[in-house]
Amino acid sequence: MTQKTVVHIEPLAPFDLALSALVFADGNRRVRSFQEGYFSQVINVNENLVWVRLVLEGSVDKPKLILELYAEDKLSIETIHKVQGVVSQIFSLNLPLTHFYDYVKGDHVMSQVTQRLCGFKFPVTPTVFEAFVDAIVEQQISIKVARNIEERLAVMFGDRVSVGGEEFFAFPSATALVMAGVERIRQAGLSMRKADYIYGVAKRVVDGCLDLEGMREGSLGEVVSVLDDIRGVGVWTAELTVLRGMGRFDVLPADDFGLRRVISRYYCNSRSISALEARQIAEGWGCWKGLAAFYLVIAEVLDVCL
DNA sequence: AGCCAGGCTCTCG
DNA sequence: CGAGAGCATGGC
Repeated sequence: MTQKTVVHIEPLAPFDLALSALVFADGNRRVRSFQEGYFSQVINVNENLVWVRLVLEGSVDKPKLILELYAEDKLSIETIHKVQGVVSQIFSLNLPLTHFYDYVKGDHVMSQVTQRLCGFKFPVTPTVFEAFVDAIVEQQISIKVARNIEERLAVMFGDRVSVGGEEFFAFPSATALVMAGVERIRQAGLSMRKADYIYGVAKRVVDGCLDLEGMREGSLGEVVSVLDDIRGVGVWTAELTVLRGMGRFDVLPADDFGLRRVISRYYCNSRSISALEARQIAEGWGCWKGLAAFYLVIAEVLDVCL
Protein backbone atom coordinates (compact mmCIF):
# COMPACT_ATOMS: atom_id res chain seq x y z
CA MET A 1 0.00 0.00 0.00
CA THR A 2 1.23 3.48 -0.79
CA GLN A 3 2.66 5.45 2.11
CA LYS A 4 2.71 9.22 2.00
CA THR A 5 4.93 11.58 3.98
CA VAL A 6 5.03 15.36 3.86
CA VAL A 7 8.08 17.46 4.66
CA HIS A 8 8.53 21.23 4.72
CA ILE A 9 11.76 22.74 3.41
CA GLU A 10 13.00 26.31 3.62
CA PRO A 11 15.46 26.96 0.82
CA LEU A 12 17.87 29.85 0.77
CA ALA A 13 16.18 32.83 -0.90
CA PRO A 14 15.70 33.60 -3.66
CA PHE A 15 14.37 30.43 -5.24
CA ASP A 16 11.95 30.07 -8.14
CA LEU A 17 10.85 26.48 -8.69
CA ALA A 18 8.90 27.25 -11.86
CA LEU A 19 11.99 28.73 -13.54
CA SER A 20 14.33 26.06 -12.21
CA ALA A 21 12.12 23.18 -13.32
CA LEU A 22 11.10 24.81 -16.59
CA VAL A 23 13.14 22.35 -18.64
CA PHE A 24 11.02 19.50 -17.27
CA ALA A 25 7.73 21.11 -18.27
CA ASP A 26 7.28 18.77 -21.23
CA GLY A 27 8.85 15.80 -19.47
CA ASN A 28 7.39 12.33 -19.18
CA ARG A 29 5.29 12.24 -16.01
CA ARG A 30 6.39 8.69 -15.27
CA VAL A 31 10.03 9.76 -15.21
CA ARG A 32 10.46 13.45 -14.41
CA SER A 33 8.16 16.34 -15.01
CA PHE A 34 7.01 19.76 -13.97
CA GLN A 35 3.25 20.12 -14.25
CA GLU A 36 0.82 22.46 -12.57
CA GLY A 37 3.47 23.76 -10.23
CA TYR A 38 4.62 20.31 -9.17
CA PHE A 39 8.07 18.92 -9.90
CA SER A 40 8.15 15.15 -9.63
CA GLN A 41 10.54 12.26 -10.08
CA VAL A 42 11.66 9.00 -8.45
CA ILE A 43 14.52 9.18 -5.99
CA ASN A 44 16.55 6.16 -4.97
CA VAL A 45 18.23 6.19 -1.58
CA ASN A 46 19.92 2.92 -0.75
CA GLU A 47 17.44 0.78 -2.63
CA ASN A 48 14.43 2.66 -1.27
CA LEU A 49 12.45 3.96 -4.22
CA VAL A 50 10.53 7.09 -3.42
CA TRP A 51 8.39 9.09 -5.79
CA VAL A 52 8.52 12.74 -4.77
CA ARG A 53 6.47 15.77 -5.60
CA LEU A 54 7.75 19.25 -4.86
CA VAL A 55 5.76 22.48 -4.89
CA LEU A 56 6.62 26.06 -3.94
CA GLU A 57 4.54 27.80 -1.32
CA GLY A 58 5.14 31.45 -0.64
CA SER A 59 7.17 33.73 -2.84
CA VAL A 60 10.49 33.60 -4.64
CA ASP A 61 11.93 35.92 -1.98
CA LYS A 62 10.41 34.02 0.94
CA PRO A 63 10.33 30.51 -0.48
CA LYS A 64 8.85 27.56 1.34
CA LEU A 65 8.71 24.15 -0.27
CA ILE A 66 6.37 21.30 0.38
CA LEU A 67 7.86 17.92 -0.38
CA GLU A 68 5.60 14.89 -0.67
CA LEU A 69 7.17 11.44 -0.52
CA TYR A 70 5.35 8.36 -1.77
CA ALA A 71 6.67 4.86 -1.28
CA GLU A 72 5.33 1.33 -1.24
CA ASP A 73 6.50 0.75 2.34
CA LYS A 74 6.81 2.91 5.40
CA LEU A 75 9.87 5.13 5.26
CA SER A 76 12.40 5.46 8.07
CA ILE A 77 13.31 8.88 9.38
CA GLU A 78 16.78 8.38 7.95
CA THR A 79 15.43 7.66 4.47
CA ILE A 80 13.18 10.69 4.62
CA HIS A 81 16.18 12.84 5.52
CA LYS A 82 18.22 11.42 2.69
CA VAL A 83 15.48 12.02 0.16
CA GLN A 84 15.23 15.58 1.42
CA GLY A 85 18.99 15.87 0.94
CA VAL A 86 18.77 14.66 -2.65
CA VAL A 87 15.98 17.10 -3.46
CA SER A 88 18.02 19.85 -1.88
CA GLN A 89 20.91 18.81 -4.07
CA ILE A 90 18.85 18.68 -7.29
CA PHE A 91 17.89 22.32 -6.93
CA SER A 92 20.99 23.50 -5.03
CA LEU A 93 18.64 24.81 -2.36
CA ASN A 94 21.48 26.08 -0.18
CA LEU A 95 23.37 27.84 -2.94
CA PRO A 96 23.62 31.58 -2.25
CA LEU A 97 22.44 33.05 -5.52
CA THR A 98 22.83 36.56 -4.14
CA HIS A 99 26.62 36.09 -4.30
CA PHE A 100 26.30 35.37 -8.00
CA TYR A 101 24.02 38.34 -8.58
CA ASP A 102 26.42 40.64 -6.72
CA TYR A 103 29.36 39.31 -8.69
CA VAL A 104 27.83 40.12 -12.10
CA LYS A 105 26.42 43.53 -11.16
CA GLY A 106 29.00 45.22 -13.37
CA ASP A 107 28.07 43.11 -16.41
CA HIS A 108 25.20 44.96 -18.03
CA VAL A 109 23.72 41.95 -19.81
CA MET A 110 24.10 39.48 -16.97
CA SER A 111 22.83 41.87 -14.31
CA GLN A 112 19.66 42.38 -16.34
CA VAL A 113 19.22 38.70 -17.01
CA THR A 114 19.74 37.71 -13.38
CA GLN A 115 17.18 40.30 -12.29
CA ARG A 116 14.59 38.98 -14.71
CA LEU A 117 15.31 35.36 -13.84
CA CYS A 118 15.81 35.88 -10.13
CA GLY A 119 15.69 32.58 -8.26
CA PHE A 120 16.63 30.28 -11.14
CA LYS A 121 18.82 27.34 -10.17
CA PHE A 122 20.15 24.97 -12.79
CA PRO A 123 18.88 21.51 -11.89
CA VAL A 124 21.49 18.89 -11.07
CA THR A 125 21.16 15.10 -11.30
CA PRO A 126 21.07 13.01 -8.11
CA THR A 127 24.08 10.97 -9.22
CA VAL A 128 27.16 11.74 -11.28
CA PHE A 129 26.47 8.58 -13.26
CA GLU A 130 23.14 9.90 -14.48
CA ALA A 131 24.73 13.13 -15.70
CA PHE A 132 27.47 11.15 -17.41
CA VAL A 133 25.08 8.90 -19.31
CA ASP A 134 22.85 11.84 -20.19
CA ALA A 135 25.80 13.77 -21.56
CA ILE A 136 26.75 10.87 -23.82
CA VAL A 137 23.16 10.55 -25.01
CA GLU A 138 23.10 14.28 -25.72
CA GLN A 139 26.18 14.30 -27.89
CA GLN A 140 25.37 15.79 -31.27
CA ILE A 141 21.60 15.30 -31.27
CA SER A 142 18.98 17.88 -30.32
CA ILE A 143 17.90 18.25 -26.71
CA LYS A 144 14.40 17.05 -27.43
CA VAL A 145 15.55 13.85 -29.07
CA ALA A 146 18.03 13.29 -26.26
CA ARG A 147 15.35 13.75 -23.64
CA ASN A 148 13.12 11.19 -25.36
CA ILE A 149 15.92 8.68 -25.34
CA GLU A 150 16.76 9.36 -21.69
CA GLU A 151 13.14 8.82 -20.70
CA ARG A 152 13.07 5.64 -22.73
CA LEU A 153 16.17 4.40 -20.89
CA ALA A 154 14.40 4.99 -17.57
CA VAL A 155 11.25 3.17 -18.65
CA MET A 156 13.21 0.27 -20.15
CA PHE A 157 15.87 -0.24 -17.48
CA GLY A 158 15.03 1.86 -14.44
CA ASP A 159 13.63 0.53 -11.19
CA ARG A 160 9.95 1.24 -10.82
CA VAL A 161 7.77 2.26 -7.92
CA SER A 162 4.02 1.97 -7.93
CA VAL A 163 1.99 4.81 -6.45
CA GLY A 164 -1.78 4.68 -6.43
CA GLY A 165 -1.84 2.28 -9.37
CA GLU A 166 0.54 4.40 -11.45
CA GLU A 167 4.12 3.41 -12.17
CA PHE A 168 7.10 5.74 -11.97
CA PHE A 169 10.65 5.06 -13.08
CA ALA A 170 14.05 5.90 -11.62
CA PHE A 171 17.11 6.51 -13.73
CA PRO A 172 18.74 3.13 -14.51
CA SER A 173 21.56 1.94 -12.28
CA ALA A 174 24.91 1.05 -13.80
CA THR A 175 24.18 -2.57 -12.92
CA ALA A 176 20.88 -2.53 -14.80
CA LEU A 177 22.56 -1.14 -17.91
CA VAL A 178 25.31 -3.74 -17.79
CA MET A 179 22.69 -6.46 -17.41
CA ALA A 180 20.77 -5.04 -20.36
CA GLY A 181 23.76 -5.21 -22.68
CA VAL A 182 24.74 -3.06 -25.65
CA GLU A 183 22.05 -4.26 -28.04
CA ARG A 184 19.12 -3.53 -25.69
CA ILE A 185 20.58 -0.16 -24.72
CA ARG A 186 20.74 0.67 -28.43
CA GLN A 187 17.06 -0.09 -28.74
CA ALA A 188 16.29 3.01 -26.69
CA GLY A 189 17.12 4.86 -29.89
CA LEU A 190 20.86 5.27 -29.62
CA SER A 191 23.51 4.65 -32.22
CA MET A 192 25.46 1.44 -31.79
CA ARG A 193 28.48 3.50 -30.90
CA LYS A 194 26.79 5.51 -28.15
CA ALA A 195 25.19 2.40 -26.71
CA ASP A 196 28.69 0.95 -26.57
CA TYR A 197 30.10 4.01 -24.81
CA ILE A 198 27.31 3.96 -22.24
CA TYR A 199 27.74 0.25 -21.65
CA GLY A 200 31.47 0.83 -21.24
CA VAL A 201 30.95 3.52 -18.63
CA ALA A 202 28.39 1.42 -16.74
CA LYS A 203 30.73 -1.57 -16.80
CA ARG A 204 33.60 0.45 -15.36
CA VAL A 205 31.35 1.71 -12.59
CA VAL A 206 30.11 -1.80 -11.76
CA ASP A 207 33.65 -3.19 -11.85
CA GLY A 208 34.72 -0.50 -9.43
CA CYS A 209 37.41 1.02 -11.65
CA LEU A 210 35.48 4.26 -12.07
CA ASP A 211 34.33 5.89 -8.84
CA LEU A 212 32.27 8.79 -10.16
CA GLU A 213 30.83 9.79 -6.78
CA GLY A 214 34.32 9.77 -5.30
CA MET A 215 35.45 12.32 -7.86
CA ARG A 216 33.21 15.10 -6.55
CA GLU A 217 36.01 16.59 -4.46
CA GLY A 218 38.64 16.39 -7.18
CA SER A 219 40.03 19.45 -8.91
CA LEU A 220 38.21 20.49 -12.05
CA GLY A 221 41.09 19.90 -14.44
CA GLU A 222 41.83 16.51 -12.94
CA VAL A 223 38.25 15.25 -13.11
CA VAL A 224 37.74 16.48 -16.66
CA SER A 225 40.95 14.84 -17.76
CA VAL A 226 40.07 11.48 -16.16
CA LEU A 227 36.65 11.45 -17.82
CA ASP A 228 38.05 12.70 -21.11
CA ASP A 229 40.33 9.64 -21.30
CA ILE A 230 37.34 7.31 -21.42
CA ARG A 231 36.34 6.12 -24.86
CA GLY A 232 33.39 8.07 -26.25
CA VAL A 233 34.01 10.96 -23.90
CA GLY A 234 35.48 14.31 -24.93
CA VAL A 235 35.96 17.56 -23.09
CA TRP A 236 32.39 18.65 -23.76
CA THR A 237 30.92 15.48 -22.25
CA ALA A 238 33.29 15.65 -19.28
CA GLU A 239 32.50 19.28 -18.55
CA LEU A 240 28.76 18.82 -18.83
CA THR A 241 29.00 15.85 -16.47
CA VAL A 242 30.91 17.86 -13.88
CA LEU A 243 28.52 20.79 -14.21
CA ARG A 244 25.25 18.91 -14.10
CA GLY A 245 26.32 15.84 -12.14
CA MET A 246 28.32 17.53 -9.42
CA GLY A 247 26.74 20.98 -9.36
CA ARG A 248 30.10 22.56 -10.17
CA PHE A 249 28.79 25.79 -11.62
CA ASP A 250 32.26 27.14 -12.29
CA VAL A 251 32.50 25.01 -15.45
CA LEU A 252 31.57 26.28 -18.89
CA PRO A 253 31.22 23.58 -21.57
CA ALA A 254 32.51 26.00 -24.17
CA ASP A 255 32.45 23.47 -27.00
CA ASP A 256 28.68 23.40 -26.69
CA PHE A 257 27.13 24.71 -29.86
CA GLY A 258 23.94 25.89 -28.15
CA LEU A 259 25.76 27.68 -25.33
CA ARG A 260 28.09 29.44 -27.77
CA ARG A 261 25.12 30.50 -29.84
CA VAL A 262 23.23 31.97 -26.90
CA ILE A 263 26.33 33.66 -25.48
CA SER A 264 26.88 35.24 -28.86
CA ARG A 265 23.28 36.30 -29.12
CA TYR A 266 23.56 38.37 -25.95
CA TYR A 267 27.22 39.45 -26.22
CA CYS A 268 28.34 39.36 -29.87
CA ASN A 269 25.34 40.17 -32.03
CA SER A 270 24.86 36.52 -32.91
CA ARG A 271 27.99 36.18 -35.03
CA SER A 272 29.44 32.72 -34.67
CA ILE A 273 32.10 32.60 -31.96
CA SER A 274 34.82 30.10 -31.08
CA ALA A 275 35.02 28.12 -27.87
CA LEU A 276 37.95 30.33 -26.87
CA GLU A 277 35.92 33.51 -27.33
CA ALA A 278 33.10 31.98 -25.31
CA ARG A 279 35.52 31.17 -22.50
CA GLN A 280 36.90 34.71 -22.57
CA ILE A 281 33.45 36.23 -22.24
CA ALA A 282 32.59 33.77 -19.48
CA GLU A 283 35.69 34.80 -17.53
CA GLY A 284 33.71 37.88 -16.56
CA TRP A 285 31.30 35.65 -14.65
CA GLY A 286 34.07 34.27 -12.44
CA CYS A 287 33.31 31.03 -10.64
CA TRP A 288 29.67 31.37 -11.77
CA LYS A 289 30.35 30.92 -15.48
CA GLY A 290 28.47 27.67 -15.96
CA LEU A 291 25.39 28.85 -14.13
CA ALA A 292 25.52 32.21 -15.90
CA ALA A 293 25.52 30.52 -19.29
CA PHE A 294 22.32 28.69 -18.40
CA TYR A 295 20.73 31.96 -17.31
CA LEU A 296 21.21 33.01 -20.92
CA VAL A 297 19.66 29.76 -22.14
CA ILE A 298 16.56 30.34 -20.02
CA ALA A 299 16.48 33.97 -21.08
CA GLU A 300 16.41 32.84 -24.68
CA VAL A 301 13.72 30.24 -24.07
CA LEU A 302 11.52 32.84 -22.38
CA ASP A 303 12.54 35.41 -24.97
CA VAL A 304 13.61 37.90 -22.33
CA CYS A 305 14.32 41.27 -23.95
CA LEU A 306 17.01 43.49 -22.49
C1' DA B 1 13.68 15.98 -48.92
C1' DG B 2 17.48 17.15 -46.68
C1' DC B 3 19.90 19.42 -43.20
C1' DC B 4 21.01 19.99 -38.63
C1' DA B 5 20.83 19.38 -33.56
C1' DG B 6 24.11 20.85 -26.49
C1' DG B 7 30.16 15.26 -30.23
C1' DC B 8 33.21 11.73 -30.83
C1' DT B 9 35.95 8.29 -33.07
C1' DC B 10 38.03 6.38 -36.96
C1' DT B 11 40.08 6.71 -41.37
C1' DC B 12 42.69 8.73 -44.87
C1' DG B 13 45.76 12.03 -47.14
C1' DC C 1 48.69 16.65 -37.93
C1' DG C 2 43.81 18.28 -40.29
C1' DA C 3 39.80 17.31 -42.73
C1' DG C 4 35.82 14.45 -43.49
C1' DA C 5 32.56 10.57 -43.07
C1' DG C 6 29.36 8.22 -40.18
C1' DC C 7 26.15 7.80 -36.58
C1' DA C 8 20.34 7.66 -34.54
C1' DT C 9 16.36 10.36 -34.02
C1' DG C 10 13.06 14.06 -34.81
C1' DG C 11 12.01 19.02 -35.96
C1' DC C 12 11.97 22.36 -39.35
